[in-house]
Amino acid sequence: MSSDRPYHHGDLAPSLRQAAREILEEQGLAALSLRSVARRAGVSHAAPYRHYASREALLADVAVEGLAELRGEIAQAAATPADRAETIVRVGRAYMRFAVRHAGLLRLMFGSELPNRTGFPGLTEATAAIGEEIGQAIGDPAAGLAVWATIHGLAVLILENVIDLGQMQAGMDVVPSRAEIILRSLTEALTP
Amino acid sequence: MSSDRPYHHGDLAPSLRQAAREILEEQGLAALSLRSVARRAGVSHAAPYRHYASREALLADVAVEGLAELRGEIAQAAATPADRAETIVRVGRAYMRFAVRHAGLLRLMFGSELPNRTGFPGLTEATAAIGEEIGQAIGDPAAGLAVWATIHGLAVLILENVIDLGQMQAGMDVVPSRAEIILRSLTEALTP
DNA sequence: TGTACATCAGTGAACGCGCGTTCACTGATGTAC
DNA sequence: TGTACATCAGTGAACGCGCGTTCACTGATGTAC
Repeated sequence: MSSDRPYHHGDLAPSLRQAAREILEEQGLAALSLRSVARRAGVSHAAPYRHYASREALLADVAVEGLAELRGEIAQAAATPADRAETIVRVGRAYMRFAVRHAGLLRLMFGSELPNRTGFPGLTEATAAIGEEIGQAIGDPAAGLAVWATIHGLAVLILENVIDLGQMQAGMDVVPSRAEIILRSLTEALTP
Repeated sequence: MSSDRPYHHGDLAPSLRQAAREILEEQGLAALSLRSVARRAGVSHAAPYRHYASREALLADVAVEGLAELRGEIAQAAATPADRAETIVRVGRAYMRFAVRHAGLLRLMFGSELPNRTGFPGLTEATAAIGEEIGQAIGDPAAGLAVWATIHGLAVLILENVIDLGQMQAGMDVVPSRAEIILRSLTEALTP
């Protein structure tokens, strides 16, 4: 990070992932090239190849970290005791917050930038863990997928401006509460 | 199309959209550049600028056509009289079919390739029309968004290989029937 | 029916750019003796 | 403690590529008279 950085970085891989995260937040997924990541990390554009076999491998690793974070936030949202409907809303709210706060990262995690998902076992695992976490949170693995689909669909439709919840420009904190109304209409129906 | 094509194409704009569709189907969204579209349509790469102000405008128009098609298939799926639960399943099935058959196009329609959606009024309209069509199909505009979110979320999660319905490789016709199970679990809950 | 001419819809060269990846190299590190 | 040397983690030049957009141009079309 400092300008008098020694020849050897010491721990470049995490720095590359951090740089990738910053680019995602500031400039979006389209700007996330291997060269831009290297520039941001302050190394030559060939340096990442000492740590990742390809651009795709680096991006997959960033996605895995993001998925782990999302999973943690879902788990945290579901940790407080609550009835099933309330839990679904809390999980959904956490998901929306993550999506709005880390838009570029979410696109990387779930979009088509990584078409070869199965080529990265860690990515497949981290993704499956999200589904399991949601299923466990609502105490119903069977309904977990339906809930995930609803939450995820809502998140991406909002994220891509496909649907307008009316006050997105009023601040990102508003979005989850708006989305909550929709989730409530679902959970009320899902609860006997 | 023929090699002895005259200097003037005659009706280039629709040909460009058709070429874009072919590229989307055969090579995917990442290959959809303005130059590749022009090549495919058999004109120089500068020719499209006589019909579209930019690459983005061309892509937006292709997306609008896709959205209109999807809307038509939703309307058709909801045309046959059925109770509410069955209608939701039919609409969902139509959506999944469209997603699997036109994967690249769906990514263009709903993904981040067109970040400036509001800059294209036709795109905004065609997108809103999908939501209205679903709301009307199930006879409940309020629940329409929840249903759309579920269907759309399921479609994209399947499309990006995030979730594996188990037999995707067995043929695309299998996917809708598998997804149907999830939709049924939702609709059963949504129906009193 | 013929002709001048404005307009339209193409062409092809060029600009400047950033990309992923490879390569021979070099500076730094750490281990064996 | 000192030194030879293998190994590691960087560098910077280069390759070949495709991209979006602009520009002066040219061939074709159609309209006014």
